[in-house]
Amino acid sequence: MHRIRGELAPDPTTRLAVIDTDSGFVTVLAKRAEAAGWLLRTSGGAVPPDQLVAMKLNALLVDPAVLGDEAWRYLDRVCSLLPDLGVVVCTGRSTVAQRVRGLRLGVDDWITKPSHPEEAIARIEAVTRRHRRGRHETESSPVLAGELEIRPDRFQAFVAGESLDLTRREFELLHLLAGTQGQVLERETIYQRVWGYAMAHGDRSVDVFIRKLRQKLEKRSPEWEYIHTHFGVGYRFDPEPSADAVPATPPPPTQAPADDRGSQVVHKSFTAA
Amino acid sequence: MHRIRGELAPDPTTRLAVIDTDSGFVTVLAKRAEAAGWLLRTSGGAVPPDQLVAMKLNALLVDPAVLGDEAWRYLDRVCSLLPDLGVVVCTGRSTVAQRVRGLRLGVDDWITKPSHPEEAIARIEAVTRRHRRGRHETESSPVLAGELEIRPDRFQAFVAGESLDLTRREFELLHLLAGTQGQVLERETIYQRVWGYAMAHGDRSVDVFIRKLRQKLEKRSPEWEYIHTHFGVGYRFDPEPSADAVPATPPPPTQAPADDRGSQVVHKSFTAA
DNA sequence: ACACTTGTGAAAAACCTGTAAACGGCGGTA
DNA sequence: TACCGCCGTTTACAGGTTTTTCACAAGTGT
Repeated sequence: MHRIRGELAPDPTTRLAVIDTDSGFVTVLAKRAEAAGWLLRTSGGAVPPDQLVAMKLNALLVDPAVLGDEAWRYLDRVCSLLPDLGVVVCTGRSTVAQRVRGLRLGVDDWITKPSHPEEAIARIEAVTRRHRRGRHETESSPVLAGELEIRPDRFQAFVAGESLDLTRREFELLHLLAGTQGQVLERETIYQRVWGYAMAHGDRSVDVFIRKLRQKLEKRSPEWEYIHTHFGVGYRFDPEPSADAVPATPPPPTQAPADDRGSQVVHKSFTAA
Repeated sequence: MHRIRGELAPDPTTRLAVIDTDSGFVTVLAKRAEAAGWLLRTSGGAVPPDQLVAMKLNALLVDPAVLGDEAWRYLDRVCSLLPDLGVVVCTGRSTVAQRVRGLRLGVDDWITKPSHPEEAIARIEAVTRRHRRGRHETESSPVLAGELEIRPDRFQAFVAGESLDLTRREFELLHLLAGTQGQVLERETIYQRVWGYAMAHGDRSVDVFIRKLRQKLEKRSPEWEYIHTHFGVGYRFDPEPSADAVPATPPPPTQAPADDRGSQVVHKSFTAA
């Protein structure tokens, strides 16, 4: 059996915003971006930095021409407010001095129109790649689901501070599921994304791990059901209080102490990664 | 965390290597680099990747023309071996396809001659900007952890004034771990950040150094456990008094809950002594 | 009832980690 | 130059853990 360390293409969804009015260019770009599985948002004018923050962008492609006089100030503000954002300027003609000024300001790359969309994409990729490396916090924000707290920084899940003792695979499976709450995932998809390569026909690994996960979830969080089976399709993660909960105990109030932080219920509206 | 934008003055740390035969260009570049306080090393031909490692470079500027047929292979090797190195290609003429190929390979920027040295410098700066950002924080201030005192200014750690006699690698490993307390770090990450380049498959150096560290920690601070193993993942630094310590206060077994801050659960399987 | 799917438990195979010891380069010293 | 000690790297192996595989029970939909 072989082991593939470097993942193939589980692109953690690159989020790109484009500020440009050149509809032709933008259209082609959008097509390539879609093909790459990126999330794209375009705008014909300046987008306030706080909106950019809210979008959780990885990269921004901007033509300063559409910004008018405010261009430099805008670039400056964006670059200093969002140091983790990859900023690529794409402009008609420009002087060396302008480019140097931009780059010094915090712009990561500066390309010139007419530019081949493929190259623009590649450069955006290069810029985001570098940024991801720079801040080596790999997706470390905790995810809450039911009584669960999933902590990527520890490769572990907790209920009220108690670890579930997940193995690595179990954790990754849970993390994937929790990240696509509410969606039904086919086995092939799950396998592809957790194991990193295609599932062989007849492989039951996913089922087995689902069972292990359910066991460990049940052990620490018996009142909740997290993983639902969709016959003939796959599995769906959706935390809900179990129907048979509280057989001898009065309903909700006198539940678990819930003393410490952490055990919060989160709605499905929680944004998937 | 403050950001360092296009600083010119306080930058004695940028190390740049240039692989190019265009003496005119190189000369001008050298002048600018010197003015910026960079350390520069130039070469007329390919420099073996392990030499690049030894140089502790921040950035590499290379004209693939001087590499001949090996150019792509070379770029590939360098980029995958040194993911943290900023690589800028500077070439005569090139096609979009070539640039895209290079950028995909891991090259960070691709500029075309004739190029204004000022712009080249600015682009190299832009490429190296990210990586230094997080690194300055704990550089020289002592870190306290458990009974440990980690002093970067001496490349040494102490317990009650007694040195642990760490070698350089041991110290750097410890320093890295202590700087990311609570987080689980994968071996690849550790290797990448302590050794400075990508870990070869099957390399056990990290494990061996962890053992040496544990030995020395145990010797000077037997009552504490610092490094926890996460099976299949890596290691986590988190100082805690060892379970079998405390000769004067035997913990009553009838007490189920751990009174102290709860999220510190350690798997018995990991602490196996 | 039939043809498939999914859940389960246990055994086999693959994989990881701790540990110790050998190896090899480097710098200092006689 | 030859010798020696210090360090970092590599290798080998034992002892555990985890992952995969299997056979069968149980469940689902037509």
